[in-house]
Amino acid sequence: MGKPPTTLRDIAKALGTSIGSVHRALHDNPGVSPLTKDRVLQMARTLGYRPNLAARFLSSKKTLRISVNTLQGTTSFWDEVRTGIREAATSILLENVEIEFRTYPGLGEGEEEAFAAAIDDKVDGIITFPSRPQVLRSWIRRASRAVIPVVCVATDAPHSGRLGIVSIDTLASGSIAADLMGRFLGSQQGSIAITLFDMAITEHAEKYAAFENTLRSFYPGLRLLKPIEDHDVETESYSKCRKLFEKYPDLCGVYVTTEASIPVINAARDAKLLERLTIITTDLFPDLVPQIRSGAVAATIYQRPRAQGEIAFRMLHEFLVDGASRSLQVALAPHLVMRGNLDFFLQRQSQESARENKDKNDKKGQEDQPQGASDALTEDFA
Amino acid sequence: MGKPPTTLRDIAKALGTSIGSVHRALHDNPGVSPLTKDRVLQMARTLGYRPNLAARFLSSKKTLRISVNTLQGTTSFWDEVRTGIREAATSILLENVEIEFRTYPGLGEGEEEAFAAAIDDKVDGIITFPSRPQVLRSWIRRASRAVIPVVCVATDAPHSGRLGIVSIDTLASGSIAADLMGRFLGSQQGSIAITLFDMAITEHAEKYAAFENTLRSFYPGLRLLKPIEDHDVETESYSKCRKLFEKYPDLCGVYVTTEASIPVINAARDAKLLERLTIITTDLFPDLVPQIRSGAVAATIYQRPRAQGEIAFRMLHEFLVDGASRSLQVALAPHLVMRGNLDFFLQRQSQESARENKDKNDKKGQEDQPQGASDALTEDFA
DNA sequence: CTCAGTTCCGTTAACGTTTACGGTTCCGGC
DNA sequence: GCCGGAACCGTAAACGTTAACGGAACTGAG
Repeated sequence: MGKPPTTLRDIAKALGTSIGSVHRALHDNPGVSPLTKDRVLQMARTLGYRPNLAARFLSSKKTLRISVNTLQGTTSFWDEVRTGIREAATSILLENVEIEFRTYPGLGEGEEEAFAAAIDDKVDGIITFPSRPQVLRSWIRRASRAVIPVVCVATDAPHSGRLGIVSIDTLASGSIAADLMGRFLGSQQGSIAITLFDMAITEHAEKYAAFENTLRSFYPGLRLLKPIEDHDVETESYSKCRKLFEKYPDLCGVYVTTEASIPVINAARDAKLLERLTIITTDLFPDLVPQIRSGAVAATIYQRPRAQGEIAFRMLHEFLVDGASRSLQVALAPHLVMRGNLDFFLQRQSQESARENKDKNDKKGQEDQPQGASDALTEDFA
Repeated sequence: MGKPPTTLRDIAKALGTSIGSVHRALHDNPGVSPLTKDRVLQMARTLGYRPNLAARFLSSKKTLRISVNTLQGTTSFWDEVRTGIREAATSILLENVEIEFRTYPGLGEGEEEAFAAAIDDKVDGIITFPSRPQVLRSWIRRASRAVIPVVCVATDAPHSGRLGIVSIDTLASGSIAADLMGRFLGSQQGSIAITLFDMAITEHAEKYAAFENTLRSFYPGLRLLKPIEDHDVETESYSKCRKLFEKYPDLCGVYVTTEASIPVINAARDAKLLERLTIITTDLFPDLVPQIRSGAVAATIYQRPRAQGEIAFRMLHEFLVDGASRSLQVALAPHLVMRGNLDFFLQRQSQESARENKDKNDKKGQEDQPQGASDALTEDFA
């Protein structure tokens, strides 16, 4: 139990060498012979040396700089991600982290430039949303070569050498959507449509597969149509939906896996189908709220942007500080939002932004002593 | 931006006094005159002093001891809570925390003794599940008087002076259950039953209210019956259900808010009602799995025990270290588990326990250097 | 006045790591 | 033999806080 932890000095004493050499050996700094380096490494292992982070932080004054490359807030999704990151950063005990936000205007626009800027700036780590994974791949490789770990949020960049990835579990999302769809439709039979950004994105293909699989296993009366790819273009989404609605009169449900749910709803309304369709969407943003409240959208699958941001930050930070993270692939369970619990999520968001503002106005004068209770209410932390 | 933070020495110099006095003043230790104490406090505020935690941890070698008082694992719920706490504790950078688990065998059995033991042992903080809130209230008060902060998990102990509470949001749980029930039943009309532990428990009363409210607002064709109180006694649950089933032949749905879902299912099966009933349960444990897979249970509301543990720990730790937590009431959004995404949750749990075992077997010999990638897969962190 | 006791305050040694600086020693080249 | 440089190594000063010690100033009792 309460053994005093071994220190550099312990290793040095055990080896009859000096604390400086031990330090150099452990960090493979130059100026230490291969022999003593081996002996130090060996001894460190047998003594079970673990560096004292407090001492390390105290001594070395350098602060970690991490770059957060994300899309500008088309919806609130990326704002929430950034908030999560900020939150996680301030809740770190030893605040030696500095976050630089680099946002780019559109899918694929300015993404590479932001990444290049981060590398040039020699940040210690990068959190990024690879809107075009195949394009970003070589950039991530480049970062790896510069020993800059990269964590992807929301979308993976496979085979890029990225350190880690945090996203919503696609299997869980697609499956629960299918299961809900089937249950909602009861004994109804007919076709189901699904819209997604592009089958080339791993996450979307997986969601489609999971949806298809669950639907087929449990609800054989429902027939899944070929996916509609909207490429995040509203007009494309709208017109493709209109065409689809005409072509399949037995359509009874739509699952929108992207944020482009509004054009789908509009198309359904214009085709006078809104009543007959069971619509399940993705994410939660202001325009969607009335649609959920009115029942036009039966349920939406919330991708927990804030939690994604928090966890991405923790993952990166843990790696930078400890040298290793415990989990480098995090797949979050999505939340389900319906009329009934909609208020819970809205309240959470508004409350969050309220606290943000309060923080900004605070004169950041802080006292050392306990300050009694704070007045926080409810919060969905993660 | 990059102003060097103010230190004790800065305050001392600015005041022409010594670092020792400043320290005493800030911690209202004896041995400092009221005058200088005021001046120090004033100056600390104007200079925006924030203590350097790294230096603090390095200097004072004392480790925080926190007691975790929970129910023995009747189901896996409390095991998961404890796992969450352990996880959060080890992911803290400066590992100066020592956790003492005190488990008691049953609801109300040994609960007070465990609490008393924790206080006698002079722990620095307590995380507890108040199975009998009204009984524990005075104990929590006593802890407060001994300046031991207490965080409640899963169930609140109102008006007890506890530091904080983390639980599942009852409104979100009850509402989503009602909303699902309504959607699942489609155009069906009939009565809905709800079982709970005891209306005297705040959380359960709230869940009931939320369920009732959502059902009434959106699904007026469904009639909610008076709640069945099972007091966590299986036979009580079973017999009450059987009686209920006979009395209300138009029953079409049951919402089980407690873990005692198996007797309800058995009662339904024995009454030959299983096919006709839409059952929504709470939590996820081995016995429930086949029921979900077979479709007997339409959905279950997962209360995220691991996340509750993690957050409770973070809350307490932040308070002990910082003197204040940012949020003292955390209400988590529940997860929804159905046939489709069941595997996701099962996989998560098994994986978790696999890692636990691996950790135990590790010879905790650790290296300072980065160690490349770990092989973690998916994880629902929180 | 002296002495003990108090109250306040300054000084200083830790804590474990990083980093810079000064010593060795050893080598090849003049 | 001396010098320059390299390669290795020890020492010591930071980093900001805590905690213990000792001294000064002041009290009141003898």
